[in-house]
Amino acid sequence: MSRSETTRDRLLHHARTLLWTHGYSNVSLRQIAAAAGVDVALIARYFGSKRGLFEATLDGAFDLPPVTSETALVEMVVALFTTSPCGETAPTVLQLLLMNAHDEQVGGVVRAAHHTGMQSRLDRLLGDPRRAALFMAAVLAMSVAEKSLRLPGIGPHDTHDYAAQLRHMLGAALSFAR
Amino acid sequence: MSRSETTRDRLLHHARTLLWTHGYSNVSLRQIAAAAGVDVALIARYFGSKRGLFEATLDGAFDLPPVTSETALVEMVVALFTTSPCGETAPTVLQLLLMNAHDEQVGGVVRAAHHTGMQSRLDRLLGDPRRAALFMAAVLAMSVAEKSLRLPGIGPHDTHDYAAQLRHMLGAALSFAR
DNA sequence: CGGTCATGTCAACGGTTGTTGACAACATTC
DNA sequence: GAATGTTGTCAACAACCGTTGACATGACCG
Repeated sequence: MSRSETTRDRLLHHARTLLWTHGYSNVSLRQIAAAAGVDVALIARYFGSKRGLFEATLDGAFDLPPVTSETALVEMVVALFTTSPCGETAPTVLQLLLMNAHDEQVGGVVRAAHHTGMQSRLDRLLGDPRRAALFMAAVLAMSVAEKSLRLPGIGPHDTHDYAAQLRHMLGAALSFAR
Repeated sequence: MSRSETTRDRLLHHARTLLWTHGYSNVSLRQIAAAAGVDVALIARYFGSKRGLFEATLDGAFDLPPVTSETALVEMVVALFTTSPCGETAPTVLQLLLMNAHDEQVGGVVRAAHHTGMQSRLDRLLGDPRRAALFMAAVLAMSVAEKSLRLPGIGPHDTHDYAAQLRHMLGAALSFAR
């Protein structure tokens, strides 16, 4: 690994953390550079522009772990919710979607990446695009209720009950037009 | 009505339209003032600050039409989705929530207004805060899937199927822990 | 007519943003 | 050891932001 690639990766890591959790428009390049401990101008050198940096964070983000059955799919999503993948405050793909899918500057590329990387596979796995859309809607619903709206009745406060709520909503989505 | 109140209302109208649809941080006071056809400084005079203007748009926004039965509640929400209240491109309360609930500057007041104005009534009507939270999550799910993620399988393209999807998800949320 | 208050405009402020080009420090290669 | 290319810093840019105070315009009232 060349000398520059380590700082490039560090830059990419902090960009993911900040841009995914707070949203594209709410994070400045100077914040990212400061988090990575380098100068702002390095971002322009490595990624061309802010948009280029953001698009670099999308690379392979929506790759779905291979599952074949619907029950395995539900359990995978439940695990994705109730356990943080990197163990700490690292944002998940759902955060990325919630914070950036409706952005006017980068919403298009986010939706495109999600569609080709994740939604199309859901379509194939679940058979019906409407069922796949409803399933994705249910997944996002729990995420937006917890992370964005912060409803008191939802969240990992009671992990057992939380998983039950998740399975309930996901199963409901899958039971549509089966 | 005094002379100033008409322009104050016009300012408030355009502020609602822009801030609710694009999000607090993505709209400048100059855009709002330009849409209303007045100078930027007038906003400071009438509303004090940008935050004051935004809070003024929240006044009574989450007032829930009075319903007593759960089936009536579902039908009201379905109507809220499938027919636009003002007939045109006017944003709904759901747009307001989706675009601003996670904002770092005004997310707090948005969530507070939603809680006191809408969620507490849902809690009372549905009996269980968890059921109410799940119901609200289902409502937001359909909205985020359509407006934010723009999933091909969800949306008012096929109005009949759309209402069926809505009733399915809302009913599923209500069937939790009954 | 003259004074007073509401209504609105104009210009400027300090701050932040993304982006750019010139320059320094370092490693590599001849 | 000198030349070359990489890696990184610094300063500045034009544009935009929310906010402020001074000033023009008009209505209203004595």
